[in-house]
Amino acid sequence: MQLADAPSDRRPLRRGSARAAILGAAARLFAERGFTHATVRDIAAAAGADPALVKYHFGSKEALFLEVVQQHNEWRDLVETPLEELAVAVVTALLDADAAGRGRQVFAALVRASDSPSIRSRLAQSMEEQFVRPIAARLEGAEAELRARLFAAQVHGLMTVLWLIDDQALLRDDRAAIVSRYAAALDVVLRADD
Amino acid sequence: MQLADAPSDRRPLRRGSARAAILGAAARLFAERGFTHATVRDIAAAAGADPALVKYHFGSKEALFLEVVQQHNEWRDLVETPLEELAVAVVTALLDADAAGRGRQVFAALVRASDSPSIRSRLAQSMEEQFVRPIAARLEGAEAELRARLFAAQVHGLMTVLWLIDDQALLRDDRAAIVSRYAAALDVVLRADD
DNA sequence: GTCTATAAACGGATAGAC
DNA sequence: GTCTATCCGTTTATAGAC
Repeated sequence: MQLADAPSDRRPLRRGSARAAILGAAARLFAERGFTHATVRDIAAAAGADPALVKYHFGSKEALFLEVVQQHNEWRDLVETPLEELAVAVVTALLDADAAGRGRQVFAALVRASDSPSIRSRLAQSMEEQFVRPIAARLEGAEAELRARLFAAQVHGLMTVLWLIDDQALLRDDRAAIVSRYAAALDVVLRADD
Repeated sequence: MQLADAPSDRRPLRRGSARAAILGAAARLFAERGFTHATVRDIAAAAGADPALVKYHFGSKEALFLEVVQQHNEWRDLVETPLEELAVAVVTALLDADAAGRGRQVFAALVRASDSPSIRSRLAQSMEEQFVRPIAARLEGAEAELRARLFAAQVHGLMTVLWLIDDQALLRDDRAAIVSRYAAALDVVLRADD
């Protein structure tokens, strides 16, 4: 039933290289299949290592997943865009990443695994670090942090529709229209209303 | 480790009542623990029935879950609110439901189980039926459907932050401020720009 | 048609040998 | 640092009783 990396050709790996191999295989399989359906056995097999090594190096499947997620913070630069262009830049990036898509799949896996308290906590932390804090720090006017949180909520909404639900109907629409309309909505919470 | 409904006191249930009992227990346990961690054994035990009956009556755990989800369409009335008040009504309802919370937990379970194509498909359908179609039908101006989709995306964003991530920081903020600011953003996509 | 009992297959975690 | 052997819990399928 599983074609990838036949378990027969398992070269034993140089000593000490198992950790990196497992981490790489985990990044690929978690992205492709999600947390639940990427089994420890499959990850180990794809890495040419033994399942028990996952526990040895990372402690648990969940800890391994958190390690993978931590290496996918791809929004840190983008939110440094000047506030006037931020909304358009973010929506454009969301639509572009939709085609490329590695961090996209990791995001989907992260949300879907947020049953676990530790994973949900990392999801919250990820939103906080990548959007809320950097944006709130630059906002002027009243309730800067609240507005940054609502901005992050709107971004998460578009991510959910594009990457989790995989809304084909929306993807068929005019990209420019999506960008201009959604960016306009984002700008409403960014703008101070003095 | 599990306290609920000790398996010892399993009165055999009247004939024909197992289906309803299982459905009720499933609604509760799926809401409380999510799709993955609500096991068929626990659901059956809570219903006073046998695990095999789940397969007999519903075909699979997944089909049972879809059945439960289908009975939670609680937004159909709300979206009939006049367009001028719609945004405020929806955000208010989101914040209120946060306290109450049964459909809230079902939503979280639905999103987290959207790995499965059939469950993801129901999530998309749910969004389509409860938001996109009824709203698009009433919108005036250009790109009515696209605007309805972007409205739904923003609503999903707030749902995600409130119900999935369980953002305590946002809940500590002033409710009125959240309502007015997020509703303003929602109104931007509802309004036609002629 | 409705339900019970049981077995098969798989996934994660762990102990301990090498 | 790596691997073997094994445990326990979950889902799914099946044979057959009522």
